[in-house]
Amino acid sequence: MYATVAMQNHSLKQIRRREIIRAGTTVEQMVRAIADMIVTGQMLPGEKLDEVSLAARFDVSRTPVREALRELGAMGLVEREPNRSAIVTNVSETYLHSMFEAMAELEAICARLSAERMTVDERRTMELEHKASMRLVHAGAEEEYAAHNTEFHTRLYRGAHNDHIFEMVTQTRARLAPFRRAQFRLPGRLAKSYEEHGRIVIAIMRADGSAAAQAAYSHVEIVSDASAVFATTGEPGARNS
Amino acid sequence: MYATVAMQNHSLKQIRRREIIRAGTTVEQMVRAIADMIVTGQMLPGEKLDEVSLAARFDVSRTPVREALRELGAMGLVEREPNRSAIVTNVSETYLHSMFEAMAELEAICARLSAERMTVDERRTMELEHKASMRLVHAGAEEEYAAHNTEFHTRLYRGAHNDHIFEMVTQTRARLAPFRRAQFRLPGRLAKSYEEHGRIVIAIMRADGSAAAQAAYSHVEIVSDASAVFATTGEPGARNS
DNA sequence: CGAGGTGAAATTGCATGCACTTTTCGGAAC
DNA sequence: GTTCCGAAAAGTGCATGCAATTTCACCTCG
Repeated sequence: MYATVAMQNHSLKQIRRREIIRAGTTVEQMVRAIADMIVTGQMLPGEKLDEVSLAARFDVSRTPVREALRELGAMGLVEREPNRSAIVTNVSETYLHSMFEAMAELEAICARLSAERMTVDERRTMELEHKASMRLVHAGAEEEYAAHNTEFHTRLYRGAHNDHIFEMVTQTRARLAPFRRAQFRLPGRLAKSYEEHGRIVIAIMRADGSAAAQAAYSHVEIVSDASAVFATTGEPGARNS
Repeated sequence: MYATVAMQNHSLKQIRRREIIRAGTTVEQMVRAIADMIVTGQMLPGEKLDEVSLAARFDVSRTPVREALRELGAMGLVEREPNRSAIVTNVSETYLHSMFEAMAELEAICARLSAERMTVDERRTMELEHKASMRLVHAGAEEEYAAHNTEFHTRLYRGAHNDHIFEMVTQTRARLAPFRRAQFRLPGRLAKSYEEHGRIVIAIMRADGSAAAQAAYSHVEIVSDASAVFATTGEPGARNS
């Protein structure tokens, strides 16, 4: 009877998938994997994400792939239109600008709240980590400094002690990531970043909210300028024009 | 042959669905419908959204329902855990507080940017609409004033001329909606709201960014206080504790 | 040689079905 | 009466398959 055959086949596939994709809940895992590819630049804005290829790649059926793509769409990392392949989000220059501006405002808020609310421990850790990063600047270790930079900003966001703001700023940062890739390749950017971080740290240590906010705002503004040049790849203005 | 029967059945269902659910792309439509039910309070925080019932209700299969729920999850309107029914998001009191604080900060930003950037038309419209709403206050028209209130705030968000901030503030507002339901039922709240709006409008007309920001911030703060009492229904602290 | 049109291949949208997990409920033990 | 247990019921997770749309190559016509 055909039902039996279908069942056996089904079970085999099930087992095979379980062996290969380990640990975690399939769709969640795919979301993270794809998001990571986008954020780290392994996939560029405008690139197609067709369901069949992804399904093959992760050795699952199209159903979970579709759910993952929908979630990524809601996160703003991919664009979806009916009966079209999903593509890595490619924002217009004006929308990109609005994201950078939003980022600056959000970082300013985080810096101000951090200056007001960070615990003694948080302040101390931030200062220590910052000072430790000077070594990376002198060594010109771009990769390592980029990692330190991410951590520094995450500390800043956490220090605000506001979970919703943390979510917003994290999500915005993720959406911005594809457009500020080679940030620290620009000559002298490392030292400048370090110096700007320093201003934020000092203001936070002094619990000077408005100084911290101002320092954070201009820090992002400068990154924005440095990154603007990396936009306008692929067809421009495709979304959120 | 069984294949034929299956095909006919399939086609019938297809046609029936098309007749009943009109206009739009199924999943998108469900997302909007369900989001609306949550935001308008037809579904309360903690309420279960099981896939089978929803599928029956919309006369579709579970597949699009699942996609809709995933999207709503990403939007923060529903909570999903593996092998559990989705439920309308029920945030902890501290997370609710963080959303209100974030809302205040975002509105403050929008007010400041609006004061700086609104076109002459936008300013004029805002002022006119505001003055027109006085009638609703005197009449005690809660429903109508609530609608006016929504529009007033939307104008404020648009006036900032920043699409990404607009998205963030809109989304936050939607997530907050279930928790500030009966806002204008509180005695005297209508008149107070009108007065606070007035302060914002005046600051914007004067292009006084910091005054507008301050007025907007305290406006939200007061709403927050008025709404706090409506939280803590259902089991508290279920999420984002 | 380019513009437009046509059919096949590729791809998405959704329905259906099986496996597995959670929930519920009846009954036995205490 | 309450607690604990087990089986049935309900519900979710994912695979598979058909219909419909889009894409693309190829051909015809100007």
